[in-house]
Amino acid sequence: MARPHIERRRKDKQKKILEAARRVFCRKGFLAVKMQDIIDECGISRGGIYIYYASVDEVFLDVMRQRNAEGISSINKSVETREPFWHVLDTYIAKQKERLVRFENSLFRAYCEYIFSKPMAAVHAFRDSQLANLRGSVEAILRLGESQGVVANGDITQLAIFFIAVIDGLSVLALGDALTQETMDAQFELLRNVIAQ
Amino acid sequence: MARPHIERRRKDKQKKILEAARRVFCRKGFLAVKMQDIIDECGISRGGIYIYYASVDEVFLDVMRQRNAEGISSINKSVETREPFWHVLDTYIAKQKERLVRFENSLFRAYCEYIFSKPMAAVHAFRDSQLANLRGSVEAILRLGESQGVVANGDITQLAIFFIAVIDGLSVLALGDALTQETMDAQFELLRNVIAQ
DNA sequence: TGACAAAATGACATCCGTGTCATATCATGC
DNA sequence: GCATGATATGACACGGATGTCATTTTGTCA
Repeated sequence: MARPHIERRRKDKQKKILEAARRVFCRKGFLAVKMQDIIDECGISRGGIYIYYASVDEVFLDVMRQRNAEGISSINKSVETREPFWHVLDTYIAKQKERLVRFENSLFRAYCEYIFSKPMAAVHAFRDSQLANLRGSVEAILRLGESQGVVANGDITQLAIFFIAVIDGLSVLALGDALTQETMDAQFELLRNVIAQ
Repeated sequence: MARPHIERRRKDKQKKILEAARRVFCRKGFLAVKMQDIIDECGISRGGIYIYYASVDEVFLDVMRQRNAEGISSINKSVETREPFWHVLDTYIAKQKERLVRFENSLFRAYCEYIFSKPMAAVHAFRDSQLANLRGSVEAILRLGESQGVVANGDITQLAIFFIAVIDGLSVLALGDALTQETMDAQFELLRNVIAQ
């Protein structure tokens, strides 16, 4: 027996919970978030949330799934319009810089906490799919540059991984305040050189 | 009243605890380690350990302090003997590669879990001192290369930070098995190029 | 050997977050 | 408006880790 309105009601409520949870994860990272925090944020009852999610982990994974979908599509859009490579790249880099600055207040922090707090085997699939998506996007940008003749022909996949590694590494460094604005600029300049060479 | 033998006895016991704890942190990372694990490993009693350390955090910081001292001195040694730059660098890189491979079984994993599990402000000083030490060593290696004319003159400090960022980034990536041996080799080759350019 | 302080023990009270469940409320179809 | 199933509620029992403390053991000096 199909009951479409019931299905819908459920989805709507789930979305509400997800939005609230996302705010919480942005604010507190992953580890510090207890079920109660999410409950408080979305104004459901303790027992009620378990109808939708069995654990904080489940909520988190759903949040990440959603975010991932969003992020990828935004990158792909500018690649499709075939804007000048350096413009696309610099936009992307600017976005990354901004993320590094407000590190505390973003999902990336939660992501790091998550992957470092679980046994490797457990985060394996999750981690891989996140990375595959991200790498795809970065590769797309680089291939755009290649086609415009401003990125050296070479192993674009390796270059994409290198790119991601540098940004992840800087993210880790950004945890201290080791990274001043000037340092960050210098670092991205070095990264730019690797690509342009 | 000076009681040197008591002081000594205390230090000895502390060292025993530290060694046991280090094994535990290597095996289980940071987050999964409970006081009881350390207690079990070093065969002291629940109440007894609190005479020496007030919390897991305190034990961990002491372990890291010790490890840091060791690591630095080993790097500095090969710099002091002024071996050929590429030899020193490749030795260092080989060591890093090895660490990435046995990621699960090393203090680095614990370190990441630690800095990602505490509020930024709390790990700030710790993080900075670790980084300053590491950067000092890497800079020393790079200056060796500079003096031997195989590293481009330029901002060695920035280059050192970049170097560290790449390795940290690869460490993060290594959490999945995104990094095959070939990938890792290619990545370090790219890094080598940045330095040699 | 006895006396005294330092060190060690492990049972215990406590805290904190979790997931459940009996009960109540709500929405829909009849 | 009533019956029925889906949702919601919050008190509660449970588990796991923590740090304490009364008591015991150990080691040192006179």
